[in-house]
Amino acid sequence: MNEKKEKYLSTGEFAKLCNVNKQTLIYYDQIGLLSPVVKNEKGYRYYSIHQLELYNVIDVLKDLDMSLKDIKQYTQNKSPEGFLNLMYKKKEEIAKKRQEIEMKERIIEAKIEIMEEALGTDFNEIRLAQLPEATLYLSRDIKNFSNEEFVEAVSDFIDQLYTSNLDSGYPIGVITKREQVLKGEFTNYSYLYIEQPTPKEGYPYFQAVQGECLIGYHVGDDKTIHQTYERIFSEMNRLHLVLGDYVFEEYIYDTIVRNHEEEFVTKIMIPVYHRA
Amino acid sequence: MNEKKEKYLSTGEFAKLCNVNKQTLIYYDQIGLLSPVVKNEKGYRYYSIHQLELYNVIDVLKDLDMSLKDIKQYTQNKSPEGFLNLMYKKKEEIAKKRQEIEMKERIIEAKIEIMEEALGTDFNEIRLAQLPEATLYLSRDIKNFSNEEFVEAVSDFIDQLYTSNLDSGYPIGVITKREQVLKGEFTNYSYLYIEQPTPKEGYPYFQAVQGECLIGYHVGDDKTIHQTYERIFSEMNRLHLVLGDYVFEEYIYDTIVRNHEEEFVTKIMIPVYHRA
DNA sequence: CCTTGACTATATAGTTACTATATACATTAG
DNA sequence: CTAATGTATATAGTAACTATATAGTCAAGG
Repeated sequence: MNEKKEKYLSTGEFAKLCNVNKQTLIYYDQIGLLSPVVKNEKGYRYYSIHQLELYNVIDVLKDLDMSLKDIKQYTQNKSPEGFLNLMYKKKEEIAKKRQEIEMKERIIEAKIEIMEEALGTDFNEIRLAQLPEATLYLSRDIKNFSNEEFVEAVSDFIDQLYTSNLDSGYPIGVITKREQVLKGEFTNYSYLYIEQPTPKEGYPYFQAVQGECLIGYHVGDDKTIHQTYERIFSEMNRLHLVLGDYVFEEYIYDTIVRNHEEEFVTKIMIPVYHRA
Repeated sequence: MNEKKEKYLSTGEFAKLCNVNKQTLIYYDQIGLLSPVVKNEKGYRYYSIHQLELYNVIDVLKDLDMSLKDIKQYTQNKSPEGFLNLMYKKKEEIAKKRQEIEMKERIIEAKIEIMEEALGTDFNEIRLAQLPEATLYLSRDIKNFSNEEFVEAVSDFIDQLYTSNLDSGYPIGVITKREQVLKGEFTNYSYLYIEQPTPKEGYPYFQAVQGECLIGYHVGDDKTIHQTYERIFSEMNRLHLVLGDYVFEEYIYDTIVRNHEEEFVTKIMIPVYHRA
């Protein structure tokens, strides 16, 4: 046991240990990224078990979008100091990457929530419900914006969500003020919003009042949404209810599940009060 | 405001909103994955702002290693039910992905810890230290293993770490029993181990006793490690100390920071007691 | 009205990091 | 000793961009 002659691993054995294709190791040898410690007279490659550590580091760096060329750059100038500096840099990058993944996980969960609700909903029905309290992150005031200005405002809002990590995966909704709604200007929105289940410090939020709310669904293009509003209004009358200060709209079915605007579904939420 | 003529986004505008190269959108149009809603007589592409949602979903799916071909498959058969099923599947995949990223983050942090310690260490010095309590995950008994068996045992151990998510980023160490050490069989190890800062339920662990410990560093090949052991033993004698039940070894500098075995550094930790 | 600069388009070639295939030689297990 | 498995090289193919070259389009300023 004392006089160990090193036992090396063949390309296949080492590949299994690395959880990687054998060809990939040959490729790494060719480009000089990770070469076996020994190559016998027949050209057979033999790796030392210690080389797994290097492979693992290469694998992590690769995941952090470092090109094999750049990784090779490091491996050819190995040093504890250089490695430590590299790790300092990569520690920040991977934390950012983790946050991005977490965000995408939240997006998937939000989509599931919305789709499950939608699939259990009859879009013809208008129902009275208790609106749960929600925290909304708002855009700047967009009332009376032209179509061009509107599109720009949406772009800005999305940029903000992206750069400030505020995208919760929930749909971007619009708020229309009572005044515009009464005038029949259903698409003259006042704000864009996105729900924030876990609000972040340092951002201006809008606390949507909880209370009774009439919910209806519009199937089709925004241009015909007045028809659905009229249906909701007549229901509101029938129930002796009056319109609150704001109206909320959210896309439920959009480009993700439908191809044509005529099949899109908008959820309309109208806070209401009982007529005195 | 009521009579909105839709305002569309040019390829460049939409690309900015998506945070993506313009050419990529053209490519997606070519392969029929995501085409603009309008293409004018001059061939100019115009996207609807709603199409961003679809782009975002494509982006998430792409991150989950779904090929553009498979994504296209879905987008051509859009439906709320199909989307929900896809999301259920992808929710699990992304959770796994997040765990992998978290693991890699831990690995980076562990490497930083080890390198920082190593860079502040004089490898010639032999020092007496208090060994902190640590939980170790052990391999099966590997005493008297031939070199071939040893390599296989290491491979098995690493496989276990991988499949059971036990890799903490800390180096894999070896434990040699007092009996073998006294016989001078310094490389006749009894166990492999890896430190687990946050042990998982359901795995057999070894609780390393905390206590006094003599720490020395061997620079060079394993084959010459007896020289370093002798230096440590003479220091042990000088301090009137006796050898504990086990000896621990860990690689500090390996293939990650050095090219040749003669430059590798092994940390040797020997629990000791005061001579009666 | 014309020009200039910023945009758009297509077509094609190049890039990265594999991945597959074909062919031939080597090793090992029964 | 043979069959199965493993190794090698060389070469071509692939996915998903990415860059380049060339040409047409549009909007603003002098």
